[in-house]
Amino acid sequence: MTTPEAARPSHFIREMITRDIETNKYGRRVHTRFPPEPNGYLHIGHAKSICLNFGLAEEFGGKCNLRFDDTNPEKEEQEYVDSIIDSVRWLGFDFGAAPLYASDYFGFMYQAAEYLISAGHAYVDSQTADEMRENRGTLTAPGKDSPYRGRSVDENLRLFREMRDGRHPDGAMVLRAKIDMASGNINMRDPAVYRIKRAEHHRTGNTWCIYPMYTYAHPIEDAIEKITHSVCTLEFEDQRPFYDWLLERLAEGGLLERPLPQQIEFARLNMSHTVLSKRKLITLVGQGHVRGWDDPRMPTIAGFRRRGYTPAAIRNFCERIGLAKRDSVVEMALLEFCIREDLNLRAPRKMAVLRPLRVVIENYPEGQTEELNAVNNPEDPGMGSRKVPFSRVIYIEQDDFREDPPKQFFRLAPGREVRLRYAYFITCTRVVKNDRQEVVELRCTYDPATRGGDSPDGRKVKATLHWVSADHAAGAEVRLYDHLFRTPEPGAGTGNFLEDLNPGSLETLGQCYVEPSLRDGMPGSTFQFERLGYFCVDADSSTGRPVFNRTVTLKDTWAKIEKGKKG
RNA sequence: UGGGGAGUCGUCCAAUGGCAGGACGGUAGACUCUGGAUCUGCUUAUAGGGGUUCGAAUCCUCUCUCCCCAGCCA
Repeated sequence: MTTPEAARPSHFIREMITRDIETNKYGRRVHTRFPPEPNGYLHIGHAKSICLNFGLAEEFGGKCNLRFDDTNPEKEEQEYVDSIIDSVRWLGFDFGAAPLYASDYFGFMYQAAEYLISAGHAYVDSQTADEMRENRGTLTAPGKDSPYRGRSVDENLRLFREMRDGRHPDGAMVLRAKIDMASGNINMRDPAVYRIKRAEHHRTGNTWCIYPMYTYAHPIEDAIEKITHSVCTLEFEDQRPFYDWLLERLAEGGLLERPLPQQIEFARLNMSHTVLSKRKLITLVGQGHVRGWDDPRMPTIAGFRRRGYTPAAIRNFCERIGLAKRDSVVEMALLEFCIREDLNLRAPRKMAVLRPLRVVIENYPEGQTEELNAVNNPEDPGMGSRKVPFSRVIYIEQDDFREDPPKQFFRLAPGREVRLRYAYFITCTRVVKNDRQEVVELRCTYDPATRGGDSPDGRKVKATLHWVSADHAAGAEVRLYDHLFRTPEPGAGTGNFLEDLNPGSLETLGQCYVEPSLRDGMPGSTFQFERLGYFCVDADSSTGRPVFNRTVTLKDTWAKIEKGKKG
């Protein structure tokens, strides 16, 4: 399951928390939070943050809040709230009975704003958005004070209340913190903290027509919840001076108690062969490049879940990638390693033939059927065994036969003997072709003495093939997935990530055969199809017609050899 | 040419003045009724220059490169 405590490498946030505990900075408390905006589905990058925040709390005996940062009603929806809750729970984290919402603090935030005005720390600016932008200056040039910067406390208070009361149209004015228009840090050039926005909020409805900005709301949310370590990503680093400035002002005014929360930044997750920006993900869904947010090719939690990934694998991945402040791109191969590692231990083995080749065993009695014993999981004897039916006509994988085998190919070929897993040794005696010279059937003989898969005379075969009995197998659809993008960094070459979409990211096989026990698989259940990979039952399955998603292939040495030859 | 960050194997993360280590990947082999799993070997890195020091990835200094910030988004 999870990495044992002792094996866990430390990182700068763990060290910081340890130090804060030693110095008694927060009365030895550790309280974190995961604060998504409900305007999209969670992805693997969020999983890193979730595992970090909830993991830290768990580790230090503290708490972690799930808090929706719902301060912009134009973009936020209940659908996203639901999916986020679902994803966090699925990953296995507990945030108590109900999540928290920034919108629950709107009243306090408003009062705090009035206080700021009274203390001369905020003013109402009537400039247009364009004027504000112009007067903000540039990265190298300082900004200019707004002509409204000198308004009296009384006028500011009156105007701010009018904003709240809906007396002014959207965009007519904003409340700004009064700090320093010449600061080298643009975030300190009198940032806007409240704007007028007549939009229905998913929770507060039409109670408010002014909404706080993230910059202003977030530190207050943290302080109200008595968060000790407010962990966020690197792009908020420039925001920290304002975070501290605001909380200090409110603490001075007696609106907040010390000790105040502190913001800590880490590098967000980037992964090869996919994209993790909300904008790009929305484009993929919106333009129909995938079937939806939970398409198994999507890097969303919902996508990985449908693909057959387990919470344990994702959590383990989040632990293994480590934590630092430098930009990085983690290889998809590590995630694939994590899911194989987990599933190898727990997925029951089954036999399934994806691209069937008919094999007739000529010396096997017509009409005879026998039940052969098959191990459910060689990694876990406790999972027992099962019976699989065998008969005269079976299917094997097309890839497992070569009429003219290359040197390192040691599967079935004319005249060659191989083992059928858990069954018999068979020898190929004849190849049947159609008009187009394609192999359509194999004629073989079997050795009755090898029942179960071993030869009493000790003779060896170089290959073991999986198979299903033609008369007993169930038909199935199997969806094979590959990387959504064919390049490690989509868009790196052309600037347009869509050009790097992998046209072969989904291959649907409709004529597959699976062993009979798989006929009515429960959606979500996961299996290893021997020699092929891990597969899970998709929700699209119908009675008697299962649909499987390939979660990940098994490591495939032969494929590597073949590819190496061609390349 | 403002402000804030960051540079260590192909990738990700360690080493906090004392043998540059682990994981993934790659590669070679052992083993195997999954060309899976498991086991073993190998491979490759401190951005660059100067300095301090018995000793520098680590401290100082200069340089270079990369990332973020000019929303009434978060």
